Parts: sequence; structure tokens; C-alpha cells
Amino acid sequence: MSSPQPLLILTDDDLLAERWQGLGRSPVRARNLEGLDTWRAAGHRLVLIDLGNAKAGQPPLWTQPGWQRNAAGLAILATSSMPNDDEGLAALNAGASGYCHSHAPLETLLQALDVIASGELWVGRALLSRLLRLVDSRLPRSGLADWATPLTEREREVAHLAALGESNLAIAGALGITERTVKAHLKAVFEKLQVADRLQLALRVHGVR
Amino acid sequence: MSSPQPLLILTDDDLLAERWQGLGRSPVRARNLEGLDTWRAAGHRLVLIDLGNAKAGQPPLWTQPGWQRNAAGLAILATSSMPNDDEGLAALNAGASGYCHSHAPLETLLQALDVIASGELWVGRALLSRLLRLVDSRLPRSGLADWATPLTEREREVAHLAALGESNLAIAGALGITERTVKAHLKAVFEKLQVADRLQLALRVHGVR
DNA sequence: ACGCCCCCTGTCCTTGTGGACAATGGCGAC
DNA sequence: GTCGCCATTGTCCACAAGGACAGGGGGCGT
Repeated sequence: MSSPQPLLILTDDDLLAERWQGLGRSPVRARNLEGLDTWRAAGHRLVLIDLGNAKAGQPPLWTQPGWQRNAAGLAILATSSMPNDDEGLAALNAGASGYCHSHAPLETLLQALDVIASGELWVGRALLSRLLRLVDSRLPRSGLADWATPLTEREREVAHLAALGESNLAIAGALGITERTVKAHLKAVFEKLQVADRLQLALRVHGVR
Repeated sequence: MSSPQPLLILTDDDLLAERWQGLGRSPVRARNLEGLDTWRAAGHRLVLIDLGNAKAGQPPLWTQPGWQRNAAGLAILATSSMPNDDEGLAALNAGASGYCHSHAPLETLLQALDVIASGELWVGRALLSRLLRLVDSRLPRSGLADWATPLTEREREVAHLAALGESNLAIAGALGITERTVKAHLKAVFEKLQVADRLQLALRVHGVR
């Protein structure tokens, strides 16, 4: 349906290159980052890259010197023979527009290529749901954070400062009350949040685990 | 390329419904959640939903009683006339497979529908890059975290446990050493990381501020 | 062999922390 | 008016934490 853009494939794996011929579009093959430069110079954008087996090629592709310059302006679909969430995130952060399995069904690859060709990003279901879970667990809820809900206003203030590592005396000074009162508030906070000490409180407040 | 699946559209906006006729596929229109049930009963999966203007319909669609049951098993593309990152996250968490602008170009909508029809998730560039930024700011860096680099192996172990709120005695037990030794390691950790106590250490380790 | 670093442990000692027990004044609900 | 919740403060006390000295044993490079 979309105008099939010319495609550059970049891989060291001959078998994979052959498989990718099945994508149609008679892709051009490159073997190193310089190929990206000439590809862009020719006015093209679409690139399919095999990151290879993480174990084999030690340094990830995007840590190589020319990467930033070479990747700029291109729509790159990064693929891995052993997809891994962290690698995917790293690839996307490094400028790739998509990430999936090297041996994904050709239909899936075509769809991903279509998506990134139109300027969007493409992320697999697994990686995306991990992202969602990550942000979901530590996003500002509507209004108050969950840890703050059972606390009174004063207790919130004390808890917040304590969670930043302030000493009882410092908190007392900041709020213009006695250290004894700070202790009283903290005692209530510990009780309500079911934590043993200020460190556990800090972890809770900052959403660790 | 992909077999065009039958499409159900769900919106209160007549203009929008008319516009979506342009998607082809002669979509069926529904006006309430019950429509989803009959749609699934008919053996279909693909649904395009307009969440409407967030201000107008106060309760988000997915908080309505029947939503969970109605949405199960369907591939739903949620759209909003005023896209908003938080709404998008909520929609995806509520079971939608995609989220974009109600008046996005028809090509974009078709592409998104193709993607979710094939079982993947579809997220717009803006929302996705926000997700990436969120996780990027607090994800384990490649190999060692910055706080760990100046520490010896043993110091890392002790620091890690201390940052989780374990007591010196507990750490000693976990590592099979004396509490005194734990203190020695922690002292070195505090010195190297330039922090005053274990709470500041925890904040550093967990990347707060 | 000597210095350097790491890992381990010991005995003080000071201080911050957190719990126990107790009390006062304000303020809204019944 | 009384009850309950909140904020405030007091004293006493047990204990974990962290610093100050001090030391032994192992590995590693020059």
C-alpha cells in the first residue's frame, strides 16, 4: 500500500542476508557503517540492521565511533538474533527507530519497516509491555502518591524530608518544630506505612521495588 | 498486503464516524460497549475506539463497569481528539493495543490497525519516546552503574545490601562475615562515594536526584 | 623482599535513631 | 459537651550506626 522505499540491509550473516532477500524490494547489502553514509547520500532512508549475536561481536554497534554521524537522519530497524530488552532500549536510545528479532516473520519485518518508514517508532510487544510496566509502577498518580495517602499533611512533609536523608534535627529546623515532634511524626509514619526505619521509608517514597 | 479484517468503530462523533468511513473496509459502527460483545461473538477482533474529548465525557471509557469483559480478546486501537501521554498509558494498561490521535491521517490509522491486527502494540512516536526517556533515566547502565565503579567487588555487595535497607548485622549474616567487617567496608564505601550515611548511599544507588 | 591493596576482625566511644510512657491545646463531629 | 484526631513537646532508654585506633593474612607488581 505504501510506496516501497529502497532498503539497505547491514549484516555479517550470509544466511540472514539471503533470508532478507525474501522481503522483496531487492535490498542493497552493506557490511559496515560507511555504507550508511553512502546510502543517505543517495537520498535513501530505510535501513535494516542485524546487531548479531551479542556474545560474538563484543562492542555494540552504536558504541563504534562513526555511529552517531552515520545513523543521523536514517530510519533504522535494528534486529537481534537474541532479542533482549536492554539491548532494545539501548538501540532505540542510540537512534534506531525500531527493534525486533532478526528472524521474525518477513511479514512482521515488512510491517515494522513500513511503520518506521513513515516516521514512527516500532517496538515489539514484549519490550513495549515492559516499558509500560516500568512507567506504570513509578508514575505520578493522579494527585497524591500512594505512600502519601494515609498520612496527614504534616506527616507527609516530615516523611518527604526524611526520605531525602535529612536528620531529625534538620527536619525540625526546616519545619520550625522540635526534634521530639519530628520523632513523633516519623513514628506515626512508620506505623502507617508499615516500615521499620527511615531508609525503608525512603525506598518506599522513591518507589524502589 | 495483510488480509483486511472487518472493522468496528465506536464513537459518539458523527463527523468522525464519517471521516473513518474513508478507511475503507466498510466499517460497522457501534455506540456503546455492548457493541464490543456482539462484535467478538461474530468472530471479529479489530476495533477502533474514539475516547472523545477528555473534558466532555468525565469517566474514562475503561472505568465503566463492563469494560474489562468487553475488551478481552479484542485488538483495540484507542484514539483521542486531544492525545495525552497519561491517557495513552492508561488506555494501554486498560487493554487497548494502540493509541493515537482521532484525526490522524487515514494512512497512519490504517497502519496502526494493521499492526494491532497482527497482535503487536502500536504507540505513537511522542508517547514512545517519553517512555524511553522515563526508563532511560533509571535503568541499569551497561555493565556497572556509575556508583559502583570506584568500589571493590566486596564493597559493591555490601553497598548494594545496605542500599536495600539491610542492617549491618543482616549484611554480615548474608555475606558470612562479621558485623565489624561490614562496617569497615561501608566506611570505605562512604569515603569513596562521598556520602555521609547509608541513606544517602541508598539514594545514590537508586539514582534519586 | 618490600610496598600496596584488599579482605578480615577486634575494642572503645559518640551520636542519631526509634520506641515507651505521658501530657497539653486546638478543632471538627456526634 | 464529649470523643477522637491532630500537632506539639517532654523524659528515659535500648540499640544500631559510624568514627577512631589497631592489627593480621593474602595476593600482586617492581
